[in-house]
Amino acid sequence: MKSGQVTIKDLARELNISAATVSRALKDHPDISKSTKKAVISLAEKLNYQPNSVAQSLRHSKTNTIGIIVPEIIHYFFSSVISGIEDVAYTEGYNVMICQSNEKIEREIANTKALLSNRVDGFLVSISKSTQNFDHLQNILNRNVPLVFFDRICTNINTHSVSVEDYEGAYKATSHLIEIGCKKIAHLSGPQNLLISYNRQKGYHDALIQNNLPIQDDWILVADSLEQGFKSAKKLVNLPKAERPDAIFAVNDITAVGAMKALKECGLKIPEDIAIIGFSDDQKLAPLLEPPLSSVAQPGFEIGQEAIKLFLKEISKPERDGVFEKKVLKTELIIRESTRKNKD
Amino acid sequence: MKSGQVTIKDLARELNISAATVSRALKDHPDISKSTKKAVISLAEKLNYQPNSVAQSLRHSKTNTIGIIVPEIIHYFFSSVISGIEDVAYTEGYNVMICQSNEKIEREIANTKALLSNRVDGFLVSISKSTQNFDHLQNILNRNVPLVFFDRICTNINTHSVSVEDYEGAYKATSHLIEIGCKKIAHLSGPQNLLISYNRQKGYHDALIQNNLPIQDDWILVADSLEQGFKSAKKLVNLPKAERPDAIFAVNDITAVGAMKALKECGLKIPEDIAIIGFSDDQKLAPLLEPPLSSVAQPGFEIGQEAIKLFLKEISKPERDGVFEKKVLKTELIIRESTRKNKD
DNA sequence: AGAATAAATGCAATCGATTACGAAGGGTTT
DNA sequence: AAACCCTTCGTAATCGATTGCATTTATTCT
Repeated sequence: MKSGQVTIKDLARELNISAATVSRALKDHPDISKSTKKAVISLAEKLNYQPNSVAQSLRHSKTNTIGIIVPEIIHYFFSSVISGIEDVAYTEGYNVMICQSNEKIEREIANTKALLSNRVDGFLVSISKSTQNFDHLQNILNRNVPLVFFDRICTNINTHSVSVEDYEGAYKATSHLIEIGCKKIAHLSGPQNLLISYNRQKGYHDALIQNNLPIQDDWILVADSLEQGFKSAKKLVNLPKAERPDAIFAVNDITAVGAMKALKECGLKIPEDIAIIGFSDDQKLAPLLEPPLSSVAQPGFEIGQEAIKLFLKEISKPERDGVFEKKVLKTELIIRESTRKNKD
Repeated sequence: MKSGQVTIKDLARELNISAATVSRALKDHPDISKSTKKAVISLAEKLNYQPNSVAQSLRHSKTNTIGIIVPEIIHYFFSSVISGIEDVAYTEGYNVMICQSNEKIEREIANTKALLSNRVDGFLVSISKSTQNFDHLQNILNRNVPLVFFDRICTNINTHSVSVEDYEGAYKATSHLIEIGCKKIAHLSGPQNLLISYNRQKGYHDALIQNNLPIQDDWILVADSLEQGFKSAKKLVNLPKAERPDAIFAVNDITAVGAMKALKECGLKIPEDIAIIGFSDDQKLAPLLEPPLSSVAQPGFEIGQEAIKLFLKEISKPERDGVFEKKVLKTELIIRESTRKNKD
């Protein structure tokens, strides 16, 4: 009691029985008599006894804690995923330790080390933009700790993953732009080392090819922030009239917002002059813009749920068998005013 | 090594020395010879030894983990706060366990229990809307565990807190509306049991009184979501012409957005017909709206930093002395188009 | 009654790291 | 040579909970 927290020993001393008996009484072990159980339980309640999870974790080599590493919580998408994870974790009796890499690999490495040290039972990770070396992640698996990637998965490492149909989503978005009559479609692409960027760009690319539309290198710009979206859109607008795109497919919503801002500033009308579509469908943003932004919805909450479910399934196996599941969730094209031309 | 994790015993066995010596060698204890230290450290590096924090926590009765309870991570404000906490936690060698109450007291109680069981070194809490009983929070203090409230603080419990000048912020916002010529100012208020709602409403109230403007009961509606903001604004618009407000001060940005949506739908111009201002200044929202929304900025990141700093200061005390600090941070009036009338 | 069985509880080791205390070995002092 | 010291390391207890095994006591059987 000195530290303010009641222990099993305190209960034992008070009742003049051994700690072992208290432990067994608390978990309703059949060896213990009813009267003893009653006494123990009532004293435990009286003193508001809370078992020390740290000791239990040590004893069982199981912490009931999951480590999460995300680039930044602040993004709607990642906090949705975290909510999804927490939702399942809560009902399954798990706690979560959340770390942010802030898009820096050094921080990601430090986070990995800290979580390993804390003996989390598993990792749910979305890698940072700057993660090009994967030793720290491989290290997790080498220690026999389950690892599930979500969204920004890492193909160099063979493990579970949950992602969305980035290629198909991008293909749908681009096709949609084509259907509403756009012929000169630009793409604001994400960090080139991320698979999601690659896939989205490929979906865009293939949709154009399939529709016999031109691929033009200066219509493909790397931009994945509001500021970069703004700058890139300015560049696009300043192209010679004939080369100016009539639509933009942005790798995510915030980049689309930056582009929209630039377009408006240039006096261009959305979608009449230039249509625009994003990716992710940030619920707290896309529908509230002027005009409301079309986007490809990613089920963030569900991604989180699936990720932790894969983890739970993995630890329920008698041993690591090296069989990994790669879940790919569907995206949904959300059409709003930013791609709704009058003629439709 | 069976579990995949190297322990101090593994190192000891390999080097034919005792675990105690390994432990001391790793922490550069003066009793250990240079040669032994070298051998231990090199083997530790070779086997990629990571100390088991669980064991260390048990030994030292200190987990180096902080428990955070927030209503919902998904809100920009709370994720900012969490980022601020994490920022300091990271440099100070702390990990964070984040729990969401989802605005439900039952969940908040369960979170408290789980974090106590995990023996977190301290709590940083922002209470839920439905928290009217505070036993679970008092219980934290009874166990001698430091507790810091932030934003949604709880006056029934005497402990550290970090909040912002809600009253002053609301007063400034309302005064600003008056300055731009509004005379019939409505208020969309938050949950009545939260202090922040009360203070914001009081700031609004006092600003009106001070300027000899009428307080009208049907101009004060409880609403703190997009949907409720929408509905409430509709009600305001449908008031008899003479009673229709010419400005709205909303308890937060998302409510303001709902109201804006309603106003636009009714064909009213912002700010010409009705000016509107929010609270919090959600960076990912307010500046991107049409028109950009004026708001009272709350420094979320800084709130987080201050909260954890109060915790760190508390645990650096030789013992709990019952002296508590109540930090109140400044807000800043951010004026954008939604309250910028032409005549100005 | 003596033996066998069942019921209830305690002992001691364990998880991994730490640390007070003690001990061995080499060297120095008087 | 006896007494002492310093360096270096090991022993054992500890943190709190758990659990295989042993022990005690009560009960039943033959």
